[in-house]
Amino acid sequence: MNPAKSEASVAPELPGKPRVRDRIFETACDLFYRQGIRAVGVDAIVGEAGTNKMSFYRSFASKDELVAEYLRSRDRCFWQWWDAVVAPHAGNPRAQVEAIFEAHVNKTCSKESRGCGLANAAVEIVEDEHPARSVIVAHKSEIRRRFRTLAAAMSARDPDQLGDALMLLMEGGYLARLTFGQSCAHGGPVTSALKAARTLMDAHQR
Amino acid sequence: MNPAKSEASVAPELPGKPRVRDRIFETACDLFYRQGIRAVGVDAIVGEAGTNKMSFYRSFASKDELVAEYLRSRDRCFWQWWDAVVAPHAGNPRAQVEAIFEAHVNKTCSKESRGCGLANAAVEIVEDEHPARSVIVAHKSEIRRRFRTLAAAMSARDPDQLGDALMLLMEGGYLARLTFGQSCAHGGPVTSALKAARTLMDAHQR
DNA sequence: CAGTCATGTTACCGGTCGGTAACGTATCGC
DNA sequence: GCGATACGTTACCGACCGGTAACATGACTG
Repeated sequence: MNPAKSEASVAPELPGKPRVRDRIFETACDLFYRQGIRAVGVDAIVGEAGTNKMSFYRSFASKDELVAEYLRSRDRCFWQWWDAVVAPHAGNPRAQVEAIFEAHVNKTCSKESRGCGLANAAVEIVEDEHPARSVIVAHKSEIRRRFRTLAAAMSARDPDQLGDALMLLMEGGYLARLTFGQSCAHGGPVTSALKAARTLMDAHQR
Repeated sequence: MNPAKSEASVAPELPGKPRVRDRIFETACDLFYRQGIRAVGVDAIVGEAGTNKMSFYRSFASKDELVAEYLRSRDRCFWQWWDAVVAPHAGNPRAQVEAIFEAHVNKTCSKESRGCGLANAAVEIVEDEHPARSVIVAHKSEIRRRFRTLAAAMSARDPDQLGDALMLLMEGGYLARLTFGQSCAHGGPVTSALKAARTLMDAHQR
């Protein structure tokens, strides 16, 4: 089960995983995010990755499982991004929230953005038993928890209420990006998120 | 199975359209909203509607065109709902927004809700030339316009900013409903939308 | 009665869906 | 050289995708 023990022989690449699986996975992540999960078939993935279906099913149990892994990957990247944005303002929760929203607006209005991959998956996937569902609710629950924690740390009058409101603003931006396209950049509705967050925090701190 | 035998002789319905087209259309709307657009095939629609594919393509040019019509229908229903909610508070824009958000929270947290069908379509449909896209952006643009108009009518300090913020709150609720399921009802994030809207309006009216 | 119109029936098209079986081969450490 | 591991190739499965052709039926209408 563990092929990587003494790989120091040649080691032209990363230790751990060979090549094909990663190529498939990264291609799949890219396609899933840009075109949607249902819209991208296994054939399209392996075609783009320059391999074949057998190699796919040697690396992944099923497409559904790959989708779940895709979302786990986006979840990790998201929190990496969050922590990096928040770090410079340690100890200042209000500044942290402002930094998050500023970065969120920039990211969401960028040309390549297709909103939140996790949220999009929540729209596309209806089945309760789909392995991706738990990933989605865990991700969004953690976002909620962090916003509430931040709100509490800034001594908001009603931290849970403020935290939820901030979350709604953020999620709303994702949808607005998809409905309005990139026109959300120049004075589009997404750009209002930061100011709205400030206004809400002001009101809860007064 | 077919009770419409006697009433057909009296013609109690519209003289224009017979029956099959409407049956197909209503079935399609129901399935599209509950399961998603890509997840529902033409076969599933005609099967559920108790008819066949030929009758489908005699009534609709293509599935894409049906999807566009489905969204136009939801658009009409939405504004019907909006106008009904707003009507009792004519001349009082602030009360109108509050009524909208109260009704929105109730509707979105209900058991059958799957968020906003238009927004979900924006997630599922990537192609720019899809006949549904224009319906989606028209719908969301009008929501934005109305919120901004309402904000201006209540003499908000920055009406465009407030209007956009209200829109983001609303859209965020749709996504939260999908990610958290019906648990958004009891103290879930969606329920915070009304209070957040009030807080924002307070701040802009002070 | 004849004609028309809406609807149903059956079969079909090429293509794609997720997924699998069987087999071939290149590279590797031992 | 040996076996193991990783990857590629070809072919296939049943099901479904959106969409069409040809034809039959039944009812309402002139």
